[in-house]
Amino acid sequence: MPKPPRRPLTLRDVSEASGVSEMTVSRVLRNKGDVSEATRLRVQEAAKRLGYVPNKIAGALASSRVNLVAVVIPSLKNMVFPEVLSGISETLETTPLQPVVGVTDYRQDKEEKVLFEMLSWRPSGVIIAGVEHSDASKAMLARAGCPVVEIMDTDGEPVDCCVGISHRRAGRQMAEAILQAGYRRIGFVGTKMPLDHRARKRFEGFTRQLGKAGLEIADQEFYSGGSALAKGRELTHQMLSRTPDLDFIYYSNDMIGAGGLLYLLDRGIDVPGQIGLAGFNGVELLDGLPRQLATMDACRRTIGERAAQMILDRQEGDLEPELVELEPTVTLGDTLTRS
Amino acid sequence: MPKPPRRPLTLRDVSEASGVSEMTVSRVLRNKGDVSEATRLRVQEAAKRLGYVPNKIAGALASSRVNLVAVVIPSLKNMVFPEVLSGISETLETTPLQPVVGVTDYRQDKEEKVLFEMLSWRPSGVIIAGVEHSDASKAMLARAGCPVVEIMDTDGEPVDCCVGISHRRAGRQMAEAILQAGYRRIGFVGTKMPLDHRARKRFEGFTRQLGKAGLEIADQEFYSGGSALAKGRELTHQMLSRTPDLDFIYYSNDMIGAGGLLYLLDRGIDVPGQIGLAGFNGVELLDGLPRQLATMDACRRTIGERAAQMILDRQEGDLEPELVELEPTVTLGDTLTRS
DNA sequence: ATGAAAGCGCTAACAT
DNA sequence: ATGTTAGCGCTTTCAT
Repeated sequence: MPKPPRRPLTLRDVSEASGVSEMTVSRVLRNKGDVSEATRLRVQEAAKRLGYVPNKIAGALASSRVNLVAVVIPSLKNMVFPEVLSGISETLETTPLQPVVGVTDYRQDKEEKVLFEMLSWRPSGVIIAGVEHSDASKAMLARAGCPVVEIMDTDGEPVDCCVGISHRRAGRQMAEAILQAGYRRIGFVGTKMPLDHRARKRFEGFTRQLGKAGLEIADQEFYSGGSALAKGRELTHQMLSRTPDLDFIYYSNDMIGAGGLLYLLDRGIDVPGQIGLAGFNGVELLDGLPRQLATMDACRRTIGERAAQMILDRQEGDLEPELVELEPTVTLGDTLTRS
Repeated sequence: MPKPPRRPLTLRDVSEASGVSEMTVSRVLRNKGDVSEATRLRVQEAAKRLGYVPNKIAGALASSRVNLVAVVIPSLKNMVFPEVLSGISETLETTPLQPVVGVTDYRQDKEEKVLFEMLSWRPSGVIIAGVEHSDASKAMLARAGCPVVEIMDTDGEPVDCCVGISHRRAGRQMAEAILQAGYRRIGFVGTKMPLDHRARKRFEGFTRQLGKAGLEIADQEFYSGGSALAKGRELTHQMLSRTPDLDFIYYSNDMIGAGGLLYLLDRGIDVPGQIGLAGFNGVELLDGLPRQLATMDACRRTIGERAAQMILDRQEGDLEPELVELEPTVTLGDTLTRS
């Protein structure tokens, strides 16, 4: 076995090894332009034998085409985002485009940094979670020179394209469903607001809708950090100790909702008879709980797919900005029906 | 507001706007070399005003330095990998290096493609899950021309560096703990093998250790796809219908284990008195279940941190390959003690 | 402290 | 069908 050279191989090496000009080698390796079957084979053989890996840096610079799509999301630990990512990856799978992920930890300063970093690779498109960004970020997006799709949330003013759901409306809808089922003493358990605009909007929509029915949130509690399941237990316990006559708790996500559910069942409390519950997200992960938690699907997969498609559609022509508001489906499950 | 030009800005634009040579502008923007305070300010002002974003493609080509670390993992949906990623990101946070993630879906053909794709960006390092790879992938890794760290698993022959745990030993250890607690009729519920080498190795270590005690797996079941929680319920039900005298079930991960636990509790079965349970991974997510599931921490975060550090250490000198086997900690929890 | 020239490895555009 | 030439936007190196 020949000792591999320390220097990475270049087109030139393949060219010399195959006795074919660099240009033709390049054509073969990209399946571009007419190349005779004979030379094609010789080149492919040489490239394979040497273990040549093309240098995309050089290719991208020369062609000013970078087949990367920057995907900027707040977190990977949240379940929600990996699912969006799946939708994106799958849609891009059969295309030359490739997603590259950057994580912001729900922090605008980090979003700025990540965005700057990614834009400096001159991607073919940007998919970014949320419609709230710092002025600097908005300016960068506006000048990105490539299609931009803001995802997850439609309550705001996108720079270019947008696909998501209205979280305000989602909050309202859930409030309606709860009221219609006859619950009246309603508590809310959520994540600390400043971090998560979408959770905040759901809360706002929720309280506003209750307000229209002349009701107020009977109790509320906000958490941050820790295992969501454990937090759900803990906060549910706290809330019921403080406000024992609650007949419903709305959680800002399914995981804490599940924690609450497990707590109530442990205590032998009748769900949904004595207390009803609902979460948000419709995470498949939780199928298999003792009761199916009422929730609302955030259309994560679809959002990913649509966003990727918007980027693809805009690779050639200069299409108009596209704004898509998806319809989240409500699942009443076993925790929001007093039948 | 001036209409932004379609063409992305170049150093030259900043140079002209500031009346400073391209070279000096470059120096300012990279904090490299001596520049007088006066020019530095003028340049920074101009760059900011224009909204200049440097072109890393060109920079990387010119300097043949690409500050990317390729991270190749099987999946993002598995919890486990996002945690490894956190460890990596955090360690690289304060350095010029940046992780870029590629996902293989546990498929070797896809791993090859992803690896080729990533290597064609000439990254400063590669972190890749597992030690089992196709010959082609191994060849690519060997010739990558940058440090390579194989992670998660130490049972095999790494190309360069390696940090992880021995899943065979993990399986053995869990078997020992179970035997020591006095369980004898032991069932196994796992993921379908060919996909996941680490799960397979745990299973092998587990059965081998039982064998040493003269025992065989009393029943076993493998699943693929679907909600792990629901599968855990379902398979536990099936297994106990078929083999009612089981006194222990070992699950290949915590999520199906949790499903099993919820099922048994629903049925009013005494855990761990009548049946003991254990999973694998030590996912924090599950703190808050009615019982704490016995499990083993796979050191995910540490693995990420160490791997990133190995890459960092190898940026300058040519260090020796480093092989690190971590010690997973066993948590007996509430489901593996017949006190 | 600043500038000028050369070239990173590839591809677009034009020969032939 | 194949080869030649001139850059892509930056950094390296060497001058000044």
